[in-house]
Amino acid sequence: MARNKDEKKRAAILQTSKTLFSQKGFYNTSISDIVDETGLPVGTIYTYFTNKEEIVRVIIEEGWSNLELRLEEAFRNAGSNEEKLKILVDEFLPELLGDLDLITILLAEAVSYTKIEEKIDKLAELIFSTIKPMAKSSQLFNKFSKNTMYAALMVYFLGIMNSVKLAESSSLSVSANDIMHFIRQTIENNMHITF
Amino acid sequence: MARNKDEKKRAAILQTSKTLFSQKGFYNTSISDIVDETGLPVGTIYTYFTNKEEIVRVIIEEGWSNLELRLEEAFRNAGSNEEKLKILVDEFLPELLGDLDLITILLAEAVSYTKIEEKIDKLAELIFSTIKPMAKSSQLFNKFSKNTMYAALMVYFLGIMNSVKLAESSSLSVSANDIMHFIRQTIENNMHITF
Amino acid sequence: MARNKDEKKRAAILQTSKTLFSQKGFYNTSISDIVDETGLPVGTIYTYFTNKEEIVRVIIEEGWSNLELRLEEAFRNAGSNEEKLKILVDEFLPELLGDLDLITILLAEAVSYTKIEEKIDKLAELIFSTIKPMAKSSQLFNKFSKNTMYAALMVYFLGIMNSVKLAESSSLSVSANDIMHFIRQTIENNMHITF
Amino acid sequence: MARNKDEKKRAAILQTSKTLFSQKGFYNTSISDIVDETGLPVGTIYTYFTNKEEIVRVIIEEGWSNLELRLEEAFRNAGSNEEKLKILVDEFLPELLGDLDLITILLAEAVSYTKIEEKIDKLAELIFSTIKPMAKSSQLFNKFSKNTMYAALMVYFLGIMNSVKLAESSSLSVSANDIMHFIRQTIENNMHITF
DNA sequence: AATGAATGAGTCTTCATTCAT
DNA sequence: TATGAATGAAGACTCATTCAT
Repeated sequence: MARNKDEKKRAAILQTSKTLFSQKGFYNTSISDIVDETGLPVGTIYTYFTNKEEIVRVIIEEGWSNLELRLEEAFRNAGSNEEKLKILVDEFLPELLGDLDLITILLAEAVSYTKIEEKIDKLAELIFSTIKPMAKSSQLFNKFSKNTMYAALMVYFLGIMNSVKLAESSSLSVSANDIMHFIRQTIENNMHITF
Repeated sequence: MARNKDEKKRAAILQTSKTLFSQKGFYNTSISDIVDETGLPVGTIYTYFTNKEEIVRVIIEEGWSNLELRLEEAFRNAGSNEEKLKILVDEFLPELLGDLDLITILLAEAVSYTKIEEKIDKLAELIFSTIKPMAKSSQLFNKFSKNTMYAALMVYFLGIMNSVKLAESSSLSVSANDIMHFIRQTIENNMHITF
Repeated sequence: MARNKDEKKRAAILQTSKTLFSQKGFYNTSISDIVDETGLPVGTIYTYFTNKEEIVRVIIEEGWSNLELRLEEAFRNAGSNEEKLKILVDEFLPELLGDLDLITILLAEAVSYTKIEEKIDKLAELIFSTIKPMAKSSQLFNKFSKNTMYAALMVYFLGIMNSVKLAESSSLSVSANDIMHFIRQTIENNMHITF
Repeated sequence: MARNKDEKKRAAILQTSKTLFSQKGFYNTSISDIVDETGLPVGTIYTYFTNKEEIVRVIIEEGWSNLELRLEEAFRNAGSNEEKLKILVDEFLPELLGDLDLITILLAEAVSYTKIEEKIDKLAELIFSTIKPMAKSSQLFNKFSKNTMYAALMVYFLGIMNSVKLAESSSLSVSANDIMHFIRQTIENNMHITF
């Protein structure tokens, strides 16, 4: 009961902060803004989080591990690697790209407040182990060393996030759909998979 | 009569700020920091720049237009489109990637303080017009619509910048070399160009 | 739970600021001065007032409305218009003139920070409605149009305040007493009232 | 020749400053504003005036002594005291009230930067010596002591200036004409003079 | 002599965090 | 336990005046 109420407050702080951090940036969002938006007293913010940094950290960590969990769950249920790749593109990516606030915060603050390299390494490893067996049939990827593969994954992953964010926040002539389309075609062409 | 504005001071402010903004971020760099690092008095900072924002803006604008000028110059001297593409990869990219401070600031602040979409659109247009004629011989690119091409360019461009930055600032197992290698191979495979 | 805003602190800030603004002027009084004089920390000033301007504004508004309230209260208890006029001269004016700091701030800052014309209009209306019935017996006032009456009230009101202020702050050979004497005699002569 | 040019610059500085001080106030007008408005270099301002304060001081002193000179000149040419009084009301006052910028600066800054009491004392003396002989025929004034007379002059003088200024700068329902009308009627009634 | 860049003490204000109640 | 007033170091920026050129 009390627990339930607590969870709601914690969630409210996180949700509000996430929106604000994404919209105004971490430094332009004051604890006071969070207080105003949530309607909670300042003191309460500090009973749930030790400081402002911890709020971003938790937003990033929970947001990321949530994505990761879903991906792992989906992968577990997938039969073939082809299926995994499809899930990656058709479920994981759309879900990630649907959470623009998370992407914005990830790109802007993850380096400062979390060990982003560990997250990316882990994700890259997961994808790599999925793609590798399929790469033999790829004109492109079977030439790639592991390091090059990792580089490729990073470029695609960070490039997609950054592009989608920019596409949404500015008047660029490119949309998230165009980006997804490009990714699907790239995979189709290189991995002989049809979406 | 009376002193003239000192180009050296202006340059020192820009150079110092660029390093500091890149290392500590825009918000964590105070005018005081710039004062300490340059050795100039506060007032002098403000005779060269109207405020802190203008400093970032100039760093980005001048950094970018410098890059752009060199690219245009190189393109002008290039004979074929193949040559242009090589220049893009062998000169423009290394130069961009060599200026990690600029990349960091570009990724972190360009959206807030400059019209980044205009810059990217212009660059994309330039590259697009170079690649398009070559795309016919590409298995991949000749299937792409213009929008997909743009999306691809954005993903690669932002992805490269972000990856190199992350590679340098964290303990990632991927290096700038790996990234460049991936790019060259991707072009080789898709454009039938040999580096 | 948690402390409540302390009325004493608010009053101390107002009182100190009033004295300082009056003595040194609004622009020559720094928040630092107020801090030094009250002994309160800067931050505390800003928990009670949003900025320096608000402090003057409140000094003026509260000072004026205090005066107004007392006048209205006194008028309510007055039987005749003659009595009202006496109260105006014997209670309201001395009270106003006794608060030289308020007068000084009123004259210097009220135009910039408050709607002084509304205050004066309201006061003029109040006095006008008191004087009008008595004006018939006045050689002077019964010739006056309403606009001229208003002009007269303004000239006397502002003239009195300005004169008293100047009399006190400089080595003028005129005192507040002389000014009050002049006012009483003027009313006696024109309204056939004896003080 | 050179002298002529110098005079123009000096006058330009004074004229521009007068307008700015009146519009924005002394503290809200920066030397930089004066530089921008006159188009003169900062250094030049300081070859004509030793500092900002001297500019106000000169504006007030010259403005005032100009008024005084004209009044004395007019008085010298006047035959009777009645004529002098008419000149005071029909020439001096309109001229003073026509220079609202001067009035504004006079009211706001004269106490701080000049010996306003000397100016007023001198003017009062001049008017007093004119009015005194006429006062015998006045119901009102022949009862007044010298001090009361002085008080009256101050109240009227400061009251007129302050009222006109307020009338012009705010949405008060009183105009400069109403004020002049009141003054003329007051004199007519008390001094038996017809305008 | 004319100029305008140089100067830095001083301005107002903010804000994450604490802790008295 | 919940609260929100209290805090003060630190922030960005200003501006009258000087003085090197």
